[in-house]
Amino acid sequence: MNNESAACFRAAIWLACSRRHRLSELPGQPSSLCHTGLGLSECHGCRYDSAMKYSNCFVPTLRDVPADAEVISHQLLLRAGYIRRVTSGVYDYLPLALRVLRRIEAIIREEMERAGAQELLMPMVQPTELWEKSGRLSKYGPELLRFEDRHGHQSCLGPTHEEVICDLMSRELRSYKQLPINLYQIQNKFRDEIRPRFGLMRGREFVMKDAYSFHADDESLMAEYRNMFDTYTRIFERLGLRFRPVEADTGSIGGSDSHEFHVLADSGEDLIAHCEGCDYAANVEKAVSGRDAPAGDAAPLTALATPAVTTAEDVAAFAGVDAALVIKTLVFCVSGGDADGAIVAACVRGDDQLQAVKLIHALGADALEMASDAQIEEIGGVTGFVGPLGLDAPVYMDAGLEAAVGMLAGANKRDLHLTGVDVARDLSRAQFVDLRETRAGDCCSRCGGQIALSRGIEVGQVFALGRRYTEPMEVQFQNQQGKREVATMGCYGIGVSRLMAAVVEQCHDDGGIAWPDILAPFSVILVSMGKSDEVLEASEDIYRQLQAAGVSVLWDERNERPGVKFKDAELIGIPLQVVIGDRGLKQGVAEFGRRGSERQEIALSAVVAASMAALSAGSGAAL
RNA sequence: CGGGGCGUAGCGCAGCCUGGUAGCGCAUCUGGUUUGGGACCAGAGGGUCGGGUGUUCGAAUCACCCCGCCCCGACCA
Repeated sequence: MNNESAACFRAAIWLACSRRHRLSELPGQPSSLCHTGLGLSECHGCRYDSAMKYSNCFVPTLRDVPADAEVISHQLLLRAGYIRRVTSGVYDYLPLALRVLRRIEAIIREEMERAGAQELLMPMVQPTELWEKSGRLSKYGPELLRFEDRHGHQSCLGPTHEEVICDLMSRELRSYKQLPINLYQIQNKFRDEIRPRFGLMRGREFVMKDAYSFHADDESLMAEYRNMFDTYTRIFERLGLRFRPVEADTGSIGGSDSHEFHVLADSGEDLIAHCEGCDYAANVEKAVSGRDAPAGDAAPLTALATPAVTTAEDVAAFAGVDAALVIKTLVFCVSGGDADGAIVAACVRGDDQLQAVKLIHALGADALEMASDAQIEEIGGVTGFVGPLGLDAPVYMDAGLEAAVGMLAGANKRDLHLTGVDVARDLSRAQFVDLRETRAGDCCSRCGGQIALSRGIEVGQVFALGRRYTEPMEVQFQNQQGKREVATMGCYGIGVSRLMAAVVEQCHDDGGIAWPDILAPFSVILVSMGKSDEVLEASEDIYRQLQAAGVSVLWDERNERPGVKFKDAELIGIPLQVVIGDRGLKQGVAEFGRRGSERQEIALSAVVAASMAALSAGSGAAL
């Protein structure tokens, strides 16, 4: 061992030994040591062995790709023996997966504690009354898995915990002096998804970190919102992910402000619009952007016979005009909110898509359904020839149409359209709101730059809820003037098990999973080549040294052929490989290298130091 | 829930159309040979053919019903 590596080795031993003390001395302080991935699990009281022999390890790897696994993370997590399906959207987390999950959780805990939040644990079973009280029972609907206990008491499995935490706070909160407070938990959630898919990406049961903050005023709430935003940014940075925070719709949770954190991946289910000129980024459900549309020529209203020509594209082609000069009219039946049951029409340009979430917001509704032919007739329309003029229903038009002239629209008569539609002249009673879905190439509403679209996996979301829950749940406190006041609230979620899948989506190659050092279930895989006593003895020696140094190691001592061992090592994704074989042993060397690159021969005595150096360099943490 | 597809051994599949004793590869077990990138030989175990009903002398195969799974749409961490 040269001087440098010897010093490195001593330092590492010291760190390994002192780790626990340092953490207990500084509760809530993030430990840079844990960035190294060295025995991280111990930091948080997990009792996992940091060293395991492969033959004792339950890692059922598969050579074939299971036929029903669509996305790469689902395939690899199954093949590499991390997860197994129990039933639709419900999985076993096998030992390797649990180790990874615990590492993700450890980072989240550190950053949450550093941000001043406190961990608690709420029940998975919740009384349905709480959901009646918050007014969310009907809104959440069938996602909420409900059941009855033996006494006939209505219960449900918690899909989220706003109700429970508000119930708790409403009992315990008395004074403004107790505020602000941020409480979080890491716990299994259950949402009876209509369509679970993609393995861990959209399960019905999943692990989530959810945090809830309570405040005396909105200023304090927004400060915490910012704090959580920054905390999430740090968490996803530490996890080594390419991600992007984006402005988001608040969905069924409600509230004012919201950002989602998306891991960028082609397999993502969400579309994100982001500006190439500034830092504007938003989910397309919410993104606002402009476009250059061809200008129509002002003209009087004229009927145009369009026999059996119905879609906007076909009508445009038939009339020989740009699709942007056609007004596309869609008719919906509204459910939820004040307009519940109403039939409404929504218009966008023929070459734009309607973004339904935007319309839902404009209506204050819960959901929309395409109107039936009969419903269209009820409001004086004809399916295929619906237009905004003369329709007996509220008409919502995309704001981009407000000044449009010379447009082509359905005439509400069979086989007939109208040309020369002047929106300002003919549709004065329409409501103008942003309804169109942002497209790539649009111009940014902030800086005028170009908008691009990317796919993302939503792994976190922060909400400034305001009093949406605290009001109905009666979370009140006495303010400085001695008056009762309703607290204001934020909530902040991270999909922990989804994150594991998202990491795999981003970190893999043909050989399998390529975990970032800090998340790998083991840092080093020690491969014994051949079964001579010398190889096994030398391997065991290295195994013990790594163990003593606090480097988590998986020792593949199986009597398998080399190909099998390397394939498994790459598949399960252990970042560092140490190979001990008869060949090198004669020279006193082992092979050492990072998964996916060439291994180098190094002295047996240098293996531990090299491992530790590689791990600290790989994580970017100071040692 | 609507539309499409699929259920045959742990995994991947063939057989079904045209009914006649259930097959292949991988995995597993035993013995042997082998050992630097998913070995070889010999042998073995393992399947209510998703379930039910019907048609038939006879059903994995044909018909009907049910269940489950996967993909496309509305939900979301």
